[in-house]
Amino acid sequence: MAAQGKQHTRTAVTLTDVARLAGVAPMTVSRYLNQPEAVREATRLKVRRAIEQTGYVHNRLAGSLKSSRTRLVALVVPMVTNPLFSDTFQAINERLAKAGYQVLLGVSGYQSQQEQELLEVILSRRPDGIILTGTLHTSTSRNRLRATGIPVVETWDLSDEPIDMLVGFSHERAGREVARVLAGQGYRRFALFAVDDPRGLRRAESFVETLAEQGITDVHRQTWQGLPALEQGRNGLRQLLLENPGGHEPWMVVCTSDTIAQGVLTEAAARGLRVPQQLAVMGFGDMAFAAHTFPALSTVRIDGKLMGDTAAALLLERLAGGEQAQTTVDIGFSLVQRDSTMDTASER
Amino acid sequence: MAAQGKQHTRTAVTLTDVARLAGVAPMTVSRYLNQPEAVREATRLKVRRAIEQTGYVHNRLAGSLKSSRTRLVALVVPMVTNPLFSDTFQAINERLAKAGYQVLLGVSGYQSQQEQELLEVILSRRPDGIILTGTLHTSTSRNRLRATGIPVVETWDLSDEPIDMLVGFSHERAGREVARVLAGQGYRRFALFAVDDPRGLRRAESFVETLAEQGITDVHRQTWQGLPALEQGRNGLRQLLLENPGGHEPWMVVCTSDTIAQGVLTEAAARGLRVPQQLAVMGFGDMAFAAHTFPALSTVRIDGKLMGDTAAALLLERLAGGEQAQTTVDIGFSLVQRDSTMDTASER
DNA sequence: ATGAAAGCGCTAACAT
DNA sequence: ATGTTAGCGCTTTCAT
Repeated sequence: MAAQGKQHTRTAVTLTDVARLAGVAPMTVSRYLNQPEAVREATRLKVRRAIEQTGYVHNRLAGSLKSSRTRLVALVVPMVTNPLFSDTFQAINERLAKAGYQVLLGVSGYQSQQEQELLEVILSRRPDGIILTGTLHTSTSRNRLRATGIPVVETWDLSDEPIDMLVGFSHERAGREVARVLAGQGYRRFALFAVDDPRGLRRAESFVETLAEQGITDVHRQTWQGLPALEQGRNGLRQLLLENPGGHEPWMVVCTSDTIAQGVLTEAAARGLRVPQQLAVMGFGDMAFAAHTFPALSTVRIDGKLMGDTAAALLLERLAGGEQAQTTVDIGFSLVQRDSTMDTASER
Repeated sequence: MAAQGKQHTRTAVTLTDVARLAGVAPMTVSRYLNQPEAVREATRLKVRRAIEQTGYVHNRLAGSLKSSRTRLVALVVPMVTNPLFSDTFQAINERLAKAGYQVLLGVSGYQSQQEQELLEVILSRRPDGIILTGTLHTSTSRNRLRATGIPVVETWDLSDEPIDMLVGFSHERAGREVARVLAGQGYRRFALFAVDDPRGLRRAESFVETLAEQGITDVHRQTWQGLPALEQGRNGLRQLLLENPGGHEPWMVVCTSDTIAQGVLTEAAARGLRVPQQLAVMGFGDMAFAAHTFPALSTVRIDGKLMGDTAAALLLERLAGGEQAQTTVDIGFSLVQRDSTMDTASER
């Protein structure tokens, strides 16, 4: 109800008004705002009083126009609702905010359709840097970014041709490692539950290929569209057991997301299946709940917070203008064996 | 590695350059960018070509300075990592993006300490509107916002003194309703698992008070700091049973978050407790997984997406300048009874 | 440590 | 439908 009629009173107060009231030049007020240590204490006091009296709000629009520094960093995520990226997102924002930067959000979705548009919108704000989740899809977009010369950090993936800086890990290697370890533990009957996000699918492909190299070619496979969900894991297991009623060999269900895996565990509990004896489950992400499911979920640990911290740090380093030791960081991953898989499947 | 040395080539190309190349006035290029339908098709073509040739990137900084419209909306959330708000967040961004606005992110944390600073930083960007999650804590902040006259939407709560627009529901009523219904179903032995977020605590208080009115005063209570987590629910139930070994009456565990409730269900499964016969559980939020836990989780449904859509719609309406039918919307909540509680507790 | 001059790149307002 | 003029509110640069 407030301000209802008021046509945005807006801050008619400008820096010049403050300067006049304080009896100094506008430039002095600007210095007070941007590098207060360059202003004498007595002057600072006068300016501070004038600002308080007038209720002045600094206008970075004008400053940025002149200085061509916006202190804005665009952060592009596929989807706000995917908790996999939350830690990275949070870490990036925290670190940037501490350094005096704000985050401009861009949601790209998993389609590359409106990607170009999103990019134009972002560039039109003249951010000092851009942090991408994953890799931009179209080469047009990538070239456009390169052409602008804006510092870019790609995250959550590796690439042979990074646009600029890069912090991630190899999805291929992750998929391979999971296959290698589980096959090595004696598992023979595999199911793969995946959602159709591009990186998850790459892990899945590399997982299946590696199994094939070990002579395991008959992998039961289910894929869903959209975000990973508990429901998918439940339905998936139901379907799996329906289609494969017999067999003594335990299933090893590998999921491209902890959330799906949690669903598999849930359905197993609902059916009274013993995990890992009758059914083993592997997730991906090591999200907060993974260590506390029943039984505790084996998974691939990705340090999302570290990834965010590193991405922000790389960008800030670049913006600070110093020499950069490295511009590509592989933060790796690690397999976490908990109780939903057995160290030695043959011991069952 | 790209752009490593290049001192931000930046887009030296300005609108004026484009205009010159296209053989039109700068204003015509501006029109092409902002209201293309006001430019003749033939002219549009010339301009489009010139833009492509030069690789021009529109600079909204300059435009915003002149027009005092930034097409920027600041969105303040307590924490990126709290999935409770994700749907709202996503819906807001989607709707605003569709209308040509971008989201500037502000993370307030749950402390009111740096709130004032965050607000100054936000205001210095001259957003056209601000969407807040919950209520700003300090009255200084609220007054400052009112004084600027910027359209503000508060979400996820109701208030007697909204700063401006408001979309939410009553946490007091939610807590009361849960107590009323569960007591009505015959439950007598209650536990309350909560995290210390301000709104959750208000639901909890009102829940406890209402139980007291019904003569139930002995509520087992546990509270945790930080974000809701599965682990809390598991530990909580363990602790509860440890401290209360005896009794035949089943526990009714009410949680301020679905995530905690999921933990309780998990611990129950791990202990072989029958839910809801020996132990009943109630969550909050109706997050995606709630309908698919085992057993399915009874909870309080909050339509986060609707809240986000409504908040964005109210703001856009205001920005469009039309008359507003209402500026306060109570989106309500609803109790969802699933299998983790019984319709009639006495039937157990 | 402070000030004066100039202009960043657009768009509002008015003219044609 | 298009053009002209003026200036948004700062900060850069150069002086003092």
